[in-house]
Amino acid sequence: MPALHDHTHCIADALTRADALCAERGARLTALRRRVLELVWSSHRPRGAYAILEDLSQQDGKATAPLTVYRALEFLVEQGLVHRIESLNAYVGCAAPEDVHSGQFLVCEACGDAAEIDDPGVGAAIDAAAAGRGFRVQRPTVEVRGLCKSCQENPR
Amino acid sequence: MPALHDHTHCIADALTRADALCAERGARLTALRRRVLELVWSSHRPRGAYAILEDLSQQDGKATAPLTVYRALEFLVEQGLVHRIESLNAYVGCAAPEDVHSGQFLVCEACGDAAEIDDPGVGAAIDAAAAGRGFRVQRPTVEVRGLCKSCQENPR
DNA sequence: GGGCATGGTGTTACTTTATAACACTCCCGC
DNA sequence: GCGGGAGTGTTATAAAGTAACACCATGCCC
Repeated sequence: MPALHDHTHCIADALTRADALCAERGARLTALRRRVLELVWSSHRPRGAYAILEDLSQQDGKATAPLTVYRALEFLVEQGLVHRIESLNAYVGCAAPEDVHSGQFLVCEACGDAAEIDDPGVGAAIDAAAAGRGFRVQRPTVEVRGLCKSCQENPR
Repeated sequence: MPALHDHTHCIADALTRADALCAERGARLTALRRRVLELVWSSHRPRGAYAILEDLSQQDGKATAPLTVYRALEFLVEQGLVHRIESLNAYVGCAAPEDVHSGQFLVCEACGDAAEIDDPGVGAAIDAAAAGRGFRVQRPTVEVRGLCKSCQENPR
């Protein structure tokens, strides 16, 4: 998301939807998990577990161990509220947690934003390619590095 | 590659092609780099940098530092002789180093094999999805987790 | 052939990312 | 209110990757 949007709205919206989803599923979105989700959403850039850890320590003043963060992230990923970007060892909020989907990402090398897409064509092509080889798909990962529109238009 | 193939042939073939390619390009496939390539090829399973490091130390008797291996791997990846599997932090030999391509992989959760495919449909779908959003693709990553044909047929 | 620039390798130390093992606590249902 | 399971805290450790700098070897120029 190339700047210039009301990001507090993104965060609030993400939290509201997470609350609703977890309530509906009987999953426990505890204070800690909710806070970690909020910190993941603090931008549209994927954030590392240790960056979140630092935020927790500094902003909230509590000294936290890595495991605490990893456990919260694990829960959030399981619930589909957060995706892990494998090629960055980092986490980013999911834009459409209600839908079951495996994330596809366009990661900008310049600004670091990771735009989530859920392109049916890409999914279908992967399914077809796998089926043709007798491979049963469980979890596809698509992470495309490149330059986002706004960084192409405003190079630095 | 579900067992039952002459893997020494795979290795020999990979090395021969690497020699030819590097000679053609004026790239220096030194003894160390060649040896690391051989170790990457020791199976069709992605191997971690530290596994290769251990092989170097134990099989060859030389104590080597991680950096040595990483540097060799970096070279091999640049030359397209080896691909990095992001979701595993591991490396696997490229089946078709002559062609320029970004790897697409079917990674079996059961046996660990990573089958490289270069499916034009998948590539085209990604290009189309990116183009529709004004995103310029530099390096697509596709890593599909699931079950390979042979592991579906012979569950354990 | 001597000098020298470049690229490759060795060595030490260190950072970042992730997990193991185990204790404690809180909350829910009964 | 209490027993059990899920969640969290704590300490330690493993795995993956990088920085800085020295040394060596190869090839090229003169």
